[in-house]
Amino acid sequence: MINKINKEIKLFISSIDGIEKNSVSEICEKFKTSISESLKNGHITTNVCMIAGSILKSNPKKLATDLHKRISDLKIFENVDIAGPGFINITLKREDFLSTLNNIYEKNVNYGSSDFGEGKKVQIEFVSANPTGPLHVGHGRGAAYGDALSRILKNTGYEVEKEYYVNDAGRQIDILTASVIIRMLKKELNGFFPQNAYRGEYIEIIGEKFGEEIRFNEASNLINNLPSDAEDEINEIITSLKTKDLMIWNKVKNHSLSIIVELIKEDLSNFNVLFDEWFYESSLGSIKESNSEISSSITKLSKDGIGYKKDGAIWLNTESCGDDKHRVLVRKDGRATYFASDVAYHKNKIDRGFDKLINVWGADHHGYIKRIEASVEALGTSKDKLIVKLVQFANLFKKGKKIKMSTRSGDFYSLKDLIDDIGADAARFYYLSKQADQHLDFDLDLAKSDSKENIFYYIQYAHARIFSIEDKYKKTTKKQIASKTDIKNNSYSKCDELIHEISKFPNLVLKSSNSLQPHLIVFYLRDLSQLFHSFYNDNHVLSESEENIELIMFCLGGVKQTIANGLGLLGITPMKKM
RNA sequence: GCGCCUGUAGCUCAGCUGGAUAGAGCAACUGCCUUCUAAGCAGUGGGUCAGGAGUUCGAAUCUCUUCAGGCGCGCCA
Repeated sequence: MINKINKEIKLFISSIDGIEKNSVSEICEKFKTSISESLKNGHITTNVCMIAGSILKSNPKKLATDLHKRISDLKIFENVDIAGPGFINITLKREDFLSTLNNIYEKNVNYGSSDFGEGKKVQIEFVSANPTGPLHVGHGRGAAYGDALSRILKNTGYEVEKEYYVNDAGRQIDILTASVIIRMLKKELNGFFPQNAYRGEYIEIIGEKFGEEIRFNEASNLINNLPSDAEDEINEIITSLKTKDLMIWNKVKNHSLSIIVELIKEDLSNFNVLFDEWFYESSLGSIKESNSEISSSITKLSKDGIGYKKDGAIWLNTESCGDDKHRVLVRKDGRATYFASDVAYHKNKIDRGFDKLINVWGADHHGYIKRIEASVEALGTSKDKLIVKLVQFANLFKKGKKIKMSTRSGDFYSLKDLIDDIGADAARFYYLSKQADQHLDFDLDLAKSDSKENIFYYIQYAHARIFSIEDKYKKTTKKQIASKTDIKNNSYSKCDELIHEISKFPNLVLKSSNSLQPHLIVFYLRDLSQLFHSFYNDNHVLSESEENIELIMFCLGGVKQTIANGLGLLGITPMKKM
């Protein structure tokens, strides 16, 4: 219907006296015809006259009068109005308005989906937490966001691949390995533990597998004359452990890594997040092998003159994207930086042929965006292909007190704790209830409370209530809910607002997809639920006339479907009973 | 110092590709359960959209600027 109206509007614009071609296309690009915010403004509304008025420097109201006549003359609408500064508000014929419901029933679980993305390939890389311990609640937010985003993008016609980048090659893994070994040597070392090592309970569990294998002659030498600086201390321990027995080192390292990756996979799976790909940093190879991916990406950049040698190190000129200084790829001692791996990793992603790459990063990495964009450009791809979405930290509050977390100290509230505490669905919901790039205060007591302030249950309650009415309806009338009913001329209007609201859903999903903002769906569902609860209180459905009940059940079925589909996009299962 | 983000009701936040009277919830006060789930509904009060300037028929939304808060600025990862 909106397409039909837009066609007429475009004809109208082109027919304006003396209009230039440029203006026509400018107006057509800018104006919006959409489902009205509220029924007060009809079913469909357009701002085209105001846009045209501003571009043509003419009076919007005058344009509105002409357009109004033209649309009225089509005689396919119940009513056409001019309102405010020049809006055209259109009221559909009853039959057309109610046909929205049929549309929902036909599309069912697919109501809200579209093929807008035209099958373009999108890769979303998210979580990618260092494999040095279980996920904490900060990672949970990225997980919920990335996963919801991928569901929304899939739903709007993109082909989506979810990937986790495992940093298994860096210093963090060395610290992890050292932590495990030192923990196993607890007795020999009289309980000594380096300041910067990981302390969590899981460290001990990982090490237990080795038992007697981890024994060194004169182990106590390890801790003699250690530097007092925490960083230097752990470095020295790593070096001497590797020197003492590289085989044990590698064995412990590989084992620890695989245990922790499994741990992370389990946490994510309990959170309903499944990745398509697990990409290991180590697969990019070493800088020492000339044909490894990491080496060849540096070679490519050097050939292009963007990478260059200076002071014994290899640098990348990243100023093309407004980075404030050049960045080192290879240190003067020959070791690659983390940035070099990342450049090689992004080259690998680009070579895999995605149309769009989305990186979901913690907000503390925002200083890193420009240099990675610059590297993508340097590799010969437009930086517009890469979108970095930042996810801010989430602060957790319990009984009004902030919960602290730190992987290193081992004393933290993990994602698993959160899921055990309030459930995966409620946790996902609250993570998604605010724009990802803004600070989130997550109140655990609220998430468990049974008040209206707890929006998660408020929405679920609406779904459950409809489920329960349907149940009762089927039992008392022995009828099934009509799969399609003849409601063309039913004049019962108390569900109109509900029908109007659910008709907004497909466009909302699209908006959420285009702006990469799952939280829009959360707020939409809250509004829809509020309309439903209000209707529910004012109207006793099952004591209506038979004809009206049929329409109401049909409409509520649509509401239920819309809530279920919306929750589905967030990765949340709707409740049938509460 | 430079860069990014934020500032909307007492509190927590929506609204930001400019559009109709700036919206919710909580808190305060009033009502509604012999009827489909009261984890609900209806109502009242509460606003310099941080301040200032600009662009526009129209600004919470765009631009500039001031103030306040958060974060990031390694040959760390």
